[in-house]
Amino acid sequence: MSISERKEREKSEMRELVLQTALKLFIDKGFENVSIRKIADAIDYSPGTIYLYYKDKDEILFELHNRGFSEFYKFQLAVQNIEDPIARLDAHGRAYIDFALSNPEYYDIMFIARAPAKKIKLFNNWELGDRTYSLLKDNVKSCIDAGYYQGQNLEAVVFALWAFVHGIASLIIRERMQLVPKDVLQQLTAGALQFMKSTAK
Amino acid sequence: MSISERKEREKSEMRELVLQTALKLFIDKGFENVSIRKIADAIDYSPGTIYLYYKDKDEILFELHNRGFSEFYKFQLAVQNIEDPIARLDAHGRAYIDFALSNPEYYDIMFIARAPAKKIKLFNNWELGDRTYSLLKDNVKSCIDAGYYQGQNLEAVVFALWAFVHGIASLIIRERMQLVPKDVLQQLTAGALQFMKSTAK
Amino acid sequence: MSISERKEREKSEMRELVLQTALKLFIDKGFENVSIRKIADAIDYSPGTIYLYYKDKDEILFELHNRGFSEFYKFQLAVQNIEDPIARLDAHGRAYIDFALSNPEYYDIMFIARAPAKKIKLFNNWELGDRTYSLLKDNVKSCIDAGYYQGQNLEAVVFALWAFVHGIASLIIRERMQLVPKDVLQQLTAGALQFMKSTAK
Amino acid sequence: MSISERKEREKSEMRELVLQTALKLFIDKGFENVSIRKIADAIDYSPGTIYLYYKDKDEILFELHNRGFSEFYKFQLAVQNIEDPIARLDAHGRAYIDFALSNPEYYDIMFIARAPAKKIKLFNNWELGDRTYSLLKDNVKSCIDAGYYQGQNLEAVVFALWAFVHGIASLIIRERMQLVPKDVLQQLTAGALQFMKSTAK
DNA sequence: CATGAATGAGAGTTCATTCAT
DNA sequence: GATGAATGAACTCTCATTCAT
Repeated sequence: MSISERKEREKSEMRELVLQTALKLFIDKGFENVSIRKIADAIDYSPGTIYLYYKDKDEILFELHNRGFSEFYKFQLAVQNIEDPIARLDAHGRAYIDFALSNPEYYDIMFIARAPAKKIKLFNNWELGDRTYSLLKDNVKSCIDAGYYQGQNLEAVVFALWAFVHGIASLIIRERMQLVPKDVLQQLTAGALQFMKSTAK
Repeated sequence: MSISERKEREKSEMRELVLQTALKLFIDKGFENVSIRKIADAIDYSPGTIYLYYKDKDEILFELHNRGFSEFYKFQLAVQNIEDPIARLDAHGRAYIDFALSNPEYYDIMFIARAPAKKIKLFNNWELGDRTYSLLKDNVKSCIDAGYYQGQNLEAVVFALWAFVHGIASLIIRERMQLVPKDVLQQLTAGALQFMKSTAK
Repeated sequence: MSISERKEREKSEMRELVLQTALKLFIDKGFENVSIRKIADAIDYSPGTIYLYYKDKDEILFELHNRGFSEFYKFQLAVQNIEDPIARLDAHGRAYIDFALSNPEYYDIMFIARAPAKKIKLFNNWELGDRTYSLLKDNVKSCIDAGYYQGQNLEAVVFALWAFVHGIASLIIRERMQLVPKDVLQQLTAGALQFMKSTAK
Repeated sequence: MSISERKEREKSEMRELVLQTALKLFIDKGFENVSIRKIADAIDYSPGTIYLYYKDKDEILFELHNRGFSEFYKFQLAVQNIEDPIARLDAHGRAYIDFALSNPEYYDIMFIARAPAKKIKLFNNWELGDRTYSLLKDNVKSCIDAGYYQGQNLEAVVFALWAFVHGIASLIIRERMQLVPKDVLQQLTAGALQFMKSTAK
């Protein structure tokens, strides 16, 4: 028993290693930089070995994608225990950007990179994205129930807020704010979030 | 003189031809579909010829990027003659998204794709982006001067609004709204823009 | 004794299992589809295990080849009890084609595929083929003894008849009669056999 | 003009070189031995270069296949001027086997190897095979018209004769007559042909 | 000015086989 | 006896780029 358990563990450790290596390559030079060969090289294995752990490249990308959503969800949950709806929604937005900027490679795969895996897979598992979307919707709803966002359409507000945080995250990750010094950028982001918060009422 | 002028013109016509062809390939099947060979094939020239007009692939991408900004700027100017600052700002936002969705390949290169050209070039020419940014800033400033966005920081609002429209555009272009039917998506976008407009005061 | 006997039996059962699995893969998707890995997968063993029972891939192919001849021989024997030599020879020909078309994978390995195993083995075991050849020769001889094929050389007739049925079988198996509808092909084959029978005298 | 002509010639010479090299590899170790890499290696070019002359591997195989039929047809025509129908048919059979044995690689691709190119192509061009088939049919018909093969069905005889010569050719090419000394084999073949000729009446 | 032949590197993937455990 | 991890070589094919002509 213990032997097979160890094997299992080793197997999943290897999968993890492949995954993390792919992620690292991704960070360095983006999507196109991730190749089976490079992953193999980076961990000193032969290309064929990768295929013992993943069916094909898509599967790696897809797992990365799922992993990202999973991490992301946990990250967002951490904020849900705040009582005041506005404070919670505000914290949610900050957490969103926080996650995106501390895990740019995940965020990129999840929300920016061109659909990596075959469509079918994407469709089947977009529920992962939905779960996240629902969280945001619930938070906005709580605000509306508490009297904020009066006269606004729920779906429209949710989409607007998502677009807003995604816009910030993706502009930064894809380096369109390069020329703005880091600290200024932080202030700018904080200011924008602050502004957004103020629009609740 | 006249001869060298003609030469110049021919040269720039050829550059243009290459550019438009690249764009067409881009639109048809996405970024990865653009290869020197395919461009050459499409215009019945040999691959080598491309290099007489462009130093390398990056340069083509970079010029496409500039061209995009140029078109974009013109597009945005069309809206600047609206008198009422709020109406103007609103129209500006709509125009932004309108441009992005009708020229997704330009928008992608400009604001989403990983920096195509070497950093140096980017630095030199990011003024193109600045010009656009200034336009938005002016419009927001007009609104503030007219008594809207009271108590808000100019830069923060500008960044927020930009992030907002960019968020919408990039979520759609990179197909993260795939599962939402087209007409519903249009309503959603309109609703979000409407909401954003309402936050001006 | 009994223990080693059991071991023997188990060993030969496993060899059998591997063989049948190879055959199945063969039938399903043709020659190129047979790989050690796929055989192993299909019977839930690891690739390494196969090598405990067969030295290499060639050996599997070679045994398949032998097995084919063995089956083939039995098949042909079934016809030998027909009294009339011409009727027997005719039935022999039909049986030949019948076997080939109902066991195309065997037939292919036996008579069409490029020598699978090292030549040495082939030499040693071509007696299997000889046994089959003798059967045919005996039948033709009986016909000659009975007054048919007058003035013909025995060996020449035997070779001609073999070539004839092999020609039919291999044209069909290797899909050179693809464009002929199945039922037409059957009539054609029957007609050709009929013609061949008529040449006995 | 002369320049472009020379280029043309060089291009077609290179195509020819690739083709002949493929053919050579084919002879040595059969179908599976033909790879783009090996062709390239053999003529001291890089693999990519092959693709300047042929779209893909299928195209090479397909051209080989066509070339074979073309040569084959010419070969068979050489025999058509014989007046006497029986003599002509007999010569036809000899020519068939002669071609097969002097061009085993062509014959293999044409009539033995598993369909190399995509089915569609095969279908479109099987007319090449038909042309050959018609030739044989005409010859048999002439014999029948001259009073031979009385009471026989034309199609059946044609198929039988084709199967017969193909059987001889393919047994030899795929080395099922290995153990028979060359000269004995030649006598055997001659004998079989002689027998076949004698069956015309 | 333009060609087009050629390359070398790299992509994803599959395979027969080995070997320490 | 069996495993399964790993390899190295092979596969087809595409690409940006160079350079003699």
